[in-house]
Amino acid sequence: MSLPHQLAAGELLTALRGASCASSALRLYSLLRIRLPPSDPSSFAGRAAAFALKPLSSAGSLPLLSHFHAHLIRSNLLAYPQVASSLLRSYSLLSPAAAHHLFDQIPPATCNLFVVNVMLSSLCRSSDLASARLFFNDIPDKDIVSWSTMLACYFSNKSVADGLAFFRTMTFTTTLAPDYVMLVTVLTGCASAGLLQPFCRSIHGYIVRRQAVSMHLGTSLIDCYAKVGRLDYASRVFVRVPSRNVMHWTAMICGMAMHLHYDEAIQLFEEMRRQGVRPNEMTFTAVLSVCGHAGLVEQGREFFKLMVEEYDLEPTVHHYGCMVDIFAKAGQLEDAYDVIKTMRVEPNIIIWTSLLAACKRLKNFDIAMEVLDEVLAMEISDENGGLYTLISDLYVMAGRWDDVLKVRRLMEEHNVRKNRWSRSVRAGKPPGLIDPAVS
DNA sequence: ATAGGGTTAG
Repeated sequence: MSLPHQLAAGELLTALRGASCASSALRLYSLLRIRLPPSDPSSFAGRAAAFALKPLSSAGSLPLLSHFHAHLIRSNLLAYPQVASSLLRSYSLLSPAAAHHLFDQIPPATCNLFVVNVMLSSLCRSSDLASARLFFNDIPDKDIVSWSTMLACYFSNKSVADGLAFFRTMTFTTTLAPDYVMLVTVLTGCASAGLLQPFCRSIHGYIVRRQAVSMHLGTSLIDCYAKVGRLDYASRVFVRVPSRNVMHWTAMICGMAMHLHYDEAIQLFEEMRRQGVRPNEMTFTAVLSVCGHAGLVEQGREFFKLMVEEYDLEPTVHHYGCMVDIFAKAGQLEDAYDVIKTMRVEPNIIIWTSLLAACKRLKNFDIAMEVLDEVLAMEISDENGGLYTLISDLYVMAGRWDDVLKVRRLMEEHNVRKNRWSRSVRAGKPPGLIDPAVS
């Protein structure tokens, strides 16, 4: 390979790595392929394929991905585990079934731990906990990534106690040491189970002993302590973080808000800005929700304006939701409804619930009746089953008996009562035989 | 060149 040739290929590869959309990635990829000699001693083609697959999966087109897949087979690039795992990951984001199918066809020589871990994370996202666990059990040389993928799967399935027990199993039965990603995962699990405050402390102790406190762990510790009700510990971690970034500030502001310290939350926000830390969209979600809870309508308006005009952030459905809630809580139903009518994103269940709850409280049925058909046409998940009760109450109060019956039927179809019951059973499950003193 | 994690409105 001549030198200029190689340089050009290297530059293309760098550009490909940073490519953000599928079409530019594919263009760069084919340019690069044309310049490569058949021998390709630096396996540029393989690297390029791995890079190109990332923007390809975010394009969300399965036919496009299959097309590239066919190309990879023709050019024998799938033999590289790096390419195979990238392709598998791309498939798993678009079609778990296709990912599973591909995995079965990967030859043993290519199927290294990277590939297997991608398959595990695909199962964790798309399948049930038990199937993921069976797959995990069959992995021969599980590494820290396999364990933390599985651990996160427990937590995302709300099996917190089982997850923490699983974590203990790792510490007892393997020589693997938890790295910071796994510790973040564990702390997230602790945060979702308020009863496990001692466990959160013991993880903190472990982190301090290992001198593993990193920027990420600081955020997770603040969040975890706040969620388990120890705002004092959260603050202590917060003040000790050497260089506080947006995430630390936001986690602390959320913690303050969670514990009803609205003034402190807003003061923290102002202090953060004074120190030159740029708030992000989550920071604004936090302060706007504070305004809703504290009844600060004007303040909320100002924050919203600040976000758009000074920080140039595009409001998301969360921010609009906060604005609806601010107006709804303050009894300004027309303003709340105006936000919904004029916002640039589709309203979701949370937003409607916020508006409808205020309609019920204020016995304002005009707006409620205007929007209910639209709300009922939406996909209401079991988790939001309570919305049916709210809607039914509104119809009762408005004397619309036919509609009451209609909603009752919907509730039966969706098993609203049954699901509530099973949720409470799950929530009431003992947090498990976890001894915080160990690990 | 490839794998796992983090704060978000009712």
